[in-house]
Amino acid sequence: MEFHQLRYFVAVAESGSFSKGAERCHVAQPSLSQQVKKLERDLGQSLFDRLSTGVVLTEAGQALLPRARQILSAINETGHAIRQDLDEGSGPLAVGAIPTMAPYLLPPVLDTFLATFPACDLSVHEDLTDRLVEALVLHEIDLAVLSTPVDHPQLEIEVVGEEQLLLMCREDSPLHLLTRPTIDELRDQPAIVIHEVHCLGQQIRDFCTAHRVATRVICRGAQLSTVQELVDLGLGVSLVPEMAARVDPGDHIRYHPMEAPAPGRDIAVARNRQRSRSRLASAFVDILRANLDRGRHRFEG
Amino acid sequence: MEFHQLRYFVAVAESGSFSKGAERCHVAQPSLSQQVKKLERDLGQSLFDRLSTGVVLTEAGQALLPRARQILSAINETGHAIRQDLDEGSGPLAVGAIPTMAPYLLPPVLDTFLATFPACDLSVHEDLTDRLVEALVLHEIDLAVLSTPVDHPQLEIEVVGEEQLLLMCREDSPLHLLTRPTIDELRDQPAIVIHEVHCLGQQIRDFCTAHRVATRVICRGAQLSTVQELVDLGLGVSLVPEMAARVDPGDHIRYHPMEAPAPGRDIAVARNRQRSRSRLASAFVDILRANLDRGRHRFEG
DNA sequence: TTTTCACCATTGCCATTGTCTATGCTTTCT
DNA sequence: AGAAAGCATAGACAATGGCAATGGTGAAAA
Repeated sequence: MEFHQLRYFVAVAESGSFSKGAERCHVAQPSLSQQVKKLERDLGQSLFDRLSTGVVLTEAGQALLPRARQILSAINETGHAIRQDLDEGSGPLAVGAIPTMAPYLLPPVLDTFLATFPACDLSVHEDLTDRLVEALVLHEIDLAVLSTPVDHPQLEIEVVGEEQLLLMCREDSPLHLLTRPTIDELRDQPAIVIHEVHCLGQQIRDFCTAHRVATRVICRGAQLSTVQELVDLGLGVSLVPEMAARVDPGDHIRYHPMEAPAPGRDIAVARNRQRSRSRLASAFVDILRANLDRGRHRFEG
Repeated sequence: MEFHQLRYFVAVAESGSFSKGAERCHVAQPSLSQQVKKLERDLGQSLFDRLSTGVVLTEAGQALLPRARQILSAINETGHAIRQDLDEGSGPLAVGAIPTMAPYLLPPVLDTFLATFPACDLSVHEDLTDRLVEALVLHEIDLAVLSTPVDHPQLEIEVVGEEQLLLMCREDSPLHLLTRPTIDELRDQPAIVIHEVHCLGQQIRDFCTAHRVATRVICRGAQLSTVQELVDLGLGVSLVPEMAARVDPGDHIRYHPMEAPAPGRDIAVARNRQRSRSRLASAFVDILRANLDRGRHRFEG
């Protein structure tokens, strides 16, 4: 069964004649005779009674007519429908994010995004950098929000923002009066750091190594909220990203920006270099960047 | 957009590769490359991102995929759907009948028919013979229930039964004691006859003419029920078809079969000779004939 | 009745198009 | 670096849809 056969069939049925149907289809009459005959052979059913005055649908023809119309209109609508789907952003979008960013960065972004693209089938995948990279390579996710460095030949990394790491300490810590502490002043402080499976943990370690600061790690947290709770309890001090700094941490907790050379991290988006730019993914990144530019993640100490 | 292009597109999308899709479609890989490319040009949208490891749907491809699947399944189902429609007798059937038969003959037939083919879109057209003939020629109705003679080159007449015309009179008529009156005894009786626009009126007139009986027509009714009401009121006697004889006419009314040569009429079905036998129409005629054979229209005086 | 007309089917030819094999290019894996 | 896998391209060929011409068959017109 072919599309033009259905077209011809409908034209003949609606005009009641092969000749008039041919005229409507802008082809010669024998074409319709041949194609309708093929269709009839294909279906094993006669579709028209050929009379000398014209043609009349058989029962099988009457059964086919509405279905043929439906198929043809579905085909004719397809182009528009696809464009409309693209315009209204329906379709799936899978976003990845690392655990030390997801809970702080994503909520306002997702909010705006879903308000803009209510038809989008959005999914969020929170995972460690390595897993996100793998998922990007396997096309399981469309983009990932993470930090540098990420090095994979298939991936394209775009740094969309940056932030400092803040010294977090209690008021009873000897550091709490230093409004801009230096890295050297952290030496030998009881440190609470996030586990190095997180890139943030690696970044902190590397920063300390680079500045020859041996930290006295007394606790390792698997997630930032735990780290902050431990600082809160007075077990030690920590370096936490601006975006994670609590707006209302209570009276006895302080977040201090550090004196240069200050630790920090990039906020980046990773995409598979080989895949074409999806409108949804681009819009997501735009919203993310707008949020960052507006400083929504900044700590206002 | 062509049918096989959609097939190829779906095959590639589902197998994630042009090569595997070609295998599934039992064609060589370049065919899919070309046809998918045509489809992309036709839609003005790229459908796949070609990677070295395989292909991934673009947003447009993701939008097209479900629609393509739907169209393909609609096409694949079409053959079965038509056969099923034919089997369950869905579809339209337009039946015509003359006014002197319709109200007496059709009710039980329609009852059985609709019970057998609940999906059928049945319509009934009650009209005079001439109009029914015209409607058959114009394919406005599929069959007509009427009486002979009908002579039209395009029509095929099938006599499916016959019936007598009964003498209907009151007990105070001089005829009421004759259990089998002869035609001669009707001479000069005050006669109530149905109008000759009805074939029944013509048949009665012709019968009387053939037997040289001059009737004294005192009333002409436009429909049988009126004729019977007038007889009921004692204005005269009449000849009415068996099927119209009332089962419970009241104490003072009698229906008498007549002595040979007795008047009668055929019960016939007319169809357009050129149209193929529709299953529904044939079933309708079968049910009609079964009802007649069972004598449902007979007068049990 | 005969003629003419309208309509659909058939035939043979042509242009288009879908498919194939062979090949090239790129990326990935060994 | 070489092999392998995957898609694109090119050229040849075959299948197919379309067309013009023609034939056959009823129906309207002369």
